[in-house]
Amino acid sequence: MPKSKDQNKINAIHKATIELVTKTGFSGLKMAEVAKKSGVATGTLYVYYKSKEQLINDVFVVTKKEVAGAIINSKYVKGSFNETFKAMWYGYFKYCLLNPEKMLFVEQFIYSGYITEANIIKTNTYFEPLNQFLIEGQKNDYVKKMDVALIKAHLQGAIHEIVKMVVRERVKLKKKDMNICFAMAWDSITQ
Amino acid sequence: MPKSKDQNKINAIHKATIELVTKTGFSGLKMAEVAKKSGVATGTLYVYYKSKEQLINDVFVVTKKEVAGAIINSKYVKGSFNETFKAMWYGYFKYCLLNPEKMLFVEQFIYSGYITEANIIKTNTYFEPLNQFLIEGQKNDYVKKMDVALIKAHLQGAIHEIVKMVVRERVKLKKKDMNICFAMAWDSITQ
DNA sequence: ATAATAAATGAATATTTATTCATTATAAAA
DNA sequence: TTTTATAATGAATAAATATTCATTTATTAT
Repeated sequence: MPKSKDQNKINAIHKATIELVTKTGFSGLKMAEVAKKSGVATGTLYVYYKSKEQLINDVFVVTKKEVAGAIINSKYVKGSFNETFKAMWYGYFKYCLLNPEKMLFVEQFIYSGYITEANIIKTNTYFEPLNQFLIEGQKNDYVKKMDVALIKAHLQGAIHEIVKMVVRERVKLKKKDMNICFAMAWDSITQ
Repeated sequence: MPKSKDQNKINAIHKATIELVTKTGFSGLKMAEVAKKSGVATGTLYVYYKSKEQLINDVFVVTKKEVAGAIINSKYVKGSFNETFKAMWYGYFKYCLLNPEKMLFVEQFIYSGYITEANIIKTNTYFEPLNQFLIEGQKNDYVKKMDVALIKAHLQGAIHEIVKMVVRERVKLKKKDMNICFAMAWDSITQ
């Protein structure tokens, strides 16, 4: 590993990795392709990372933190339950629309053999504030009374699938469409 | 290919393929592992299939039809809009709970390089009855007015993610939980 | 400007894995 | 039963791909 990491180079490698994994899956990722796409030599990848597995894990940790941030940051919009929820939902939805590869990368990782138990736990930690927010909403009778993990799964699954469809079919979502998507999310969790 | 296909053998191969792809992705699928898991020799796989790619595609076509059937069959429960929708939703949800590997296999396929344009179109055809049902629901002011593709994505994404969570965390869903999950789905699409 | 150090390179090698095919086992026909 | 045809086998081969390392290029210090 170089003493002073060239952040531009690292960013290029991360970007290439994410884009290629999104297309081909983890086992399909070829180091030669990552190298070509990020504009370095294959050998250079091994200057920065011990192995393909190490590369993938590094990219995961960085990306997962960013993705989680897209939701959690919005929590600190103070307002009514509805306003805060709306800020979080839109925060995440728009993030996914802008960064579908990152969304897909993180999603895939959880079902790949690559993820470690430690990383699963760390990952869950990121979402603790969201759990608290939903539990608070249940106490105040806004939110349906059930395991918040199921609520989160419902919300996340719906957003991801919509974004995947939009990206796959190259549809342009209008503001009105997004509002109805939000209404679906809101109506689904409230009682 | 043997003249009289040994259906037991084919089933074993399909089952092994689905389970392994679910764990390792398409590129991660190893013919030697499929062989071992299905109790045949590697060479035998090439008696039945021209290549790994052919094997995967064959498994996809059979599995996708079965998965689509899990939703569509329930449409012919005649009743109110709510009753029919409930039958379809539970039909698909329960199918996914019982066959998470098949659900995951089909889901992954759509984002793998393996799918062909022809298969995408064929796939969409399977769901035409569901489209019609939702459009009818919109005409009668039951269902939110938006592109039904978005509604389907929302419903499917939510179901898949919940099932994935349940399987991942080995939770046992109680009847009450399932009812609330259905309520989330119903509330999300109705206006 | 020169030397010393660090980083990058990519062709060569090692490893992994799909595919083949000569051989063996099984089933069907005579 | 013997012959013929069909199916299955798995070790050997070919192809694909991760990793190494001797060499080159760039950067920093004197």
